[in-house]
Amino acid sequence: MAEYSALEKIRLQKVEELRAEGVEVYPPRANRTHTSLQAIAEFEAAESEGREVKVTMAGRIRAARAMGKISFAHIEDGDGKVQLFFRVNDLGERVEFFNRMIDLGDFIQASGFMFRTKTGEVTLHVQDFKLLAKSITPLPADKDVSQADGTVIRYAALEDPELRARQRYADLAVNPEVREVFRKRARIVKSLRDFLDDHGFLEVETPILQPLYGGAAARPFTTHHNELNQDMYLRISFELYLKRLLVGNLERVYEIGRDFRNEGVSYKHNPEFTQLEFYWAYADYLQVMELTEQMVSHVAQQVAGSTRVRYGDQELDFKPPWKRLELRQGILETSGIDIVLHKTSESLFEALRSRHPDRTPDADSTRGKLIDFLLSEFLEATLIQPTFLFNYPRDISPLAKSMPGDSQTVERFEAYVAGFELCNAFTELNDPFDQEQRFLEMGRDYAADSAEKHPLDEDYLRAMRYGMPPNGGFGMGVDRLTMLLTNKHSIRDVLLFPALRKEE
RNA sequence: GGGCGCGUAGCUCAAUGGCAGAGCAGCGGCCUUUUAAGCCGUUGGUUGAGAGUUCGAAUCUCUCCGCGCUCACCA
Repeated sequence: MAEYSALEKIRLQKVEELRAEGVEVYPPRANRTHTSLQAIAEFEAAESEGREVKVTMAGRIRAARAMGKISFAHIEDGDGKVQLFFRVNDLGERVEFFNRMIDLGDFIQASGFMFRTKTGEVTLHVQDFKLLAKSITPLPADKDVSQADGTVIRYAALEDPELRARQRYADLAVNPEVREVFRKRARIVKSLRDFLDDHGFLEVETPILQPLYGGAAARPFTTHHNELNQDMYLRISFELYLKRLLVGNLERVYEIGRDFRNEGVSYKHNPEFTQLEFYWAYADYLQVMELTEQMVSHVAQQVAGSTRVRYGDQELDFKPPWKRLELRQGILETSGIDIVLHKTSESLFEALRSRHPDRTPDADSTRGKLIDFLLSEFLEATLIQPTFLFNYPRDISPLAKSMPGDSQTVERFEAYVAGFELCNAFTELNDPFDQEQRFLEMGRDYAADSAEKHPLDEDYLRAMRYGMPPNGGFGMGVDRLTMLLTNKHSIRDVLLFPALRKEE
């Protein structure tokens, strides 16, 4: 049972008094006629004609100023804030009732006519009001005041990141800009859907709960189905199911949904995150590259109104074409090491150790892992403007197709923006013999570490043996795209309820 | 998981070994166009939890809990 604070006890007392007076504390219905925005707009249109605008509005009390025989308050609704004006002349003892019984955070409904105060603020002259819902726990912010010119001055705000994330409802209630982030996030997702729908892609849903996991390099969450008496996994990617659909002659498919990875948490990682993947039959990674820059710039244009967006102290420009940089070239420029001169892991490791003795990876890394190390250690942070890195080592890309004439390199790209990976795509491997070989190599390379050991998906190979068209595939972290377009530097700021330790 | 840092009133923060404070919110007054309204008065604390050092601990030490940053992990 909740223990009430002193402030809450005062409000509980008010609830009792209200009930004793016959006031419904949580009535079932409101009957609002106007939002704050509608009321203000209608008044401004009618003002010159001297026409009266009568409205009923509803919202949450965000400020109150009692001045004896009159009172002012601001209520906030989904559209914004509006000032209320109460006067004893009109309301008699109801003004005293308002001052005594209505607290910050309460929801009320107020009816009356719109007017403009001496200081110019469009205000509701209240002729009647009623409580819609009592707030017991005070909202964790004190002052947040709209000026007549529309600017908002904040004198204190809910800032504690833990509280904000744990009690997102309170964060949303007192920090309007947080609501705006999530409105933007919804527009981003809608914009991605619109774009893909317009390009002939079919939105599908594939299993989240899977008997086997695959399609990415990650440890899964494990659960158990009682009736089937078998372990199940939460998916770590959509890839293997979506590509089965290409076997089924669905030529362009995409899914937007949740992935789960049982790994560390950081400013760019949450254990569950929203992924967009699409697969496009008869396309290759270069076509996917073009579609990617079109799609992301389209979303930026739709959501931010421009392909240019502010990110911290940078300005990012998503306008196509994005810079294209071969992975080999990028690594050479930033680390001084040319990976094509080092065909074996031993040779590459030696090159790294002699040139950068202070930044040495594990000695038993594969060549691909060393290249990945070079990328993340030297190159990644330099990639601020949207950049496609392309042509990746085969052994860290087990689902991508090798380049003609270079069996150690695959047709793969990743886009980097603001120093982190935004998306990952390749010409998909559709050769069942090569795929089986890759799975077996993977088993060999990673069997030593049981945590990273991946199961062999026989059904996926069976699907592929029916014949899979050549295709290009794509995956992007929607949370990360949202970070870029909302100028947030932590994934937690774009997740309504980020993963947190259980509260004791 | 490692390293570093933080945790004080509802919120934002002071107090660095010597009486736990301020602003706002709250509560009681005055106040008929305010905009952080103003003025007068006032309540509110297991200083994250526990142990230790000390005459004396918010402050120093240790353990635990939570969060943040960072590193590692992330075919």
